[in-house]
Amino acid sequence: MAIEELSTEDKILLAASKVFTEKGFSGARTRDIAEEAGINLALLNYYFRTKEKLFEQVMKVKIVLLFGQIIPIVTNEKSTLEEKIDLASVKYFEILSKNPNLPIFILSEIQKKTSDIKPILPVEKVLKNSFIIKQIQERKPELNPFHILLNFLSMTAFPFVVKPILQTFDLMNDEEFQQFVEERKTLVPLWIKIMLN
Amino acid sequence: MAIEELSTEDKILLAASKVFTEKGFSGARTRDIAEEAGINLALLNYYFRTKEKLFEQVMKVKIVLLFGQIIPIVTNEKSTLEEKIDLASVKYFEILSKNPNLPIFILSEIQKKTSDIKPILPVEKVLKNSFIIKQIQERKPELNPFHILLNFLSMTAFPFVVKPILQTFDLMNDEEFQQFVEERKTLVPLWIKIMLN
DNA sequence: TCTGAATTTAATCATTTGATTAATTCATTT
DNA sequence: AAATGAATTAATCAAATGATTAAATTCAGA
Repeated sequence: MAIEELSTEDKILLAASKVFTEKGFSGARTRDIAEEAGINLALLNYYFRTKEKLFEQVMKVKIVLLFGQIIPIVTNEKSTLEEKIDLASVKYFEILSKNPNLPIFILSEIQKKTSDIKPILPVEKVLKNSFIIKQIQERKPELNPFHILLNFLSMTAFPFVVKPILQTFDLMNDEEFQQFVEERKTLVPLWIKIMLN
Repeated sequence: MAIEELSTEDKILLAASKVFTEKGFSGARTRDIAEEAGINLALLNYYFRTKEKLFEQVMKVKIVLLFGQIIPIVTNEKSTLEEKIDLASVKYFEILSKNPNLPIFILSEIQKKTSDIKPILPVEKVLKNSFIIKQIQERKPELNPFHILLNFLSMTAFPFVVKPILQTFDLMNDEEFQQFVEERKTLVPLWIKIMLN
């Protein structure tokens, strides 16, 4: 495996990814990003024109990261509902463990309407056309299926959203948090399934 | 009921509350706040010295708003676990309905470490000394009680956190969202209770 | 009414920050 | 090696922004 030097463009994207995720759009300064990338500030504008355009590219990558692997699971017309729940849980916890502040970043920037996420957020695919919605409806016709979906998403993502609080108050160290998340990886599917009974 | 003109200080606090909640600390400009309050920019500094100090006061108010009424419920040593769940659910949904972007604001600012929330966040009271933790442990000794608490908080708060997404994509209008939340007001306690069996 | 303190305003400062410009270096082609 | 265009840099600009100053005004109490 050769040590590949990143292209300047990728160095900027990587640095922007880090700084934007940590500080949000308005808290991030282009100078921070340039410094983090180890390049001249003007280069950032040379490659991406504006802070806004750079941010949009980062946001696109983040959204693909968060939903890209989930969509094939929830739209699969072959697998059972139970299989979907188990698979999505494992996959989602895996993604979030590697990118703990992905949810708070995306949700917070959406609320602030920093950029128009409508064209890049695949909400239709997850919430409208997803086969999993049909399967939930079939299993539990009296319930709005979105309750179940929201419960799944919330119980999975929320631990990562409150992680900074837990750390600030020394309620869990990194190892304990990892263990806690590991437990939820099997617990959340169980809870979702009993909600479906 | 006399129409009380707000004091200048309160006008600033109210405006700051609005602008900070909408845009976050770094997205908010003191000029925005002054304009929103209908006062001169210098007055803001006259009363609160700095943007940081103003922000801290706002954050304090928000945290009291979010947890003030919950703490007496979860620390009550007289009520049963079921009563706590029902009461906390009603109260929490009520607070969040009136202040839908309270959770995302607080969580996002904590992640960004904008200010030191340690002295003002009553985490100990909710998570450590709360009687409800003891009651959950008693009921379900094999489970880390924090799982249950987190499930409750997440299933209650998350709908409000994703509300901007639902609105952006016209998945729910305000009325439908209100109805959806109304349903959860009774559903969440039910779900929590079956998790305790 | 008078007086001094509190409040409010307009104007301005100093710094930060996103962006640009012009010069220089580098790599590739001929 | 000369030419050409892409990549990179240092320097600087202009606007935005938090903060301050000093003067003007209002207000409460004597």
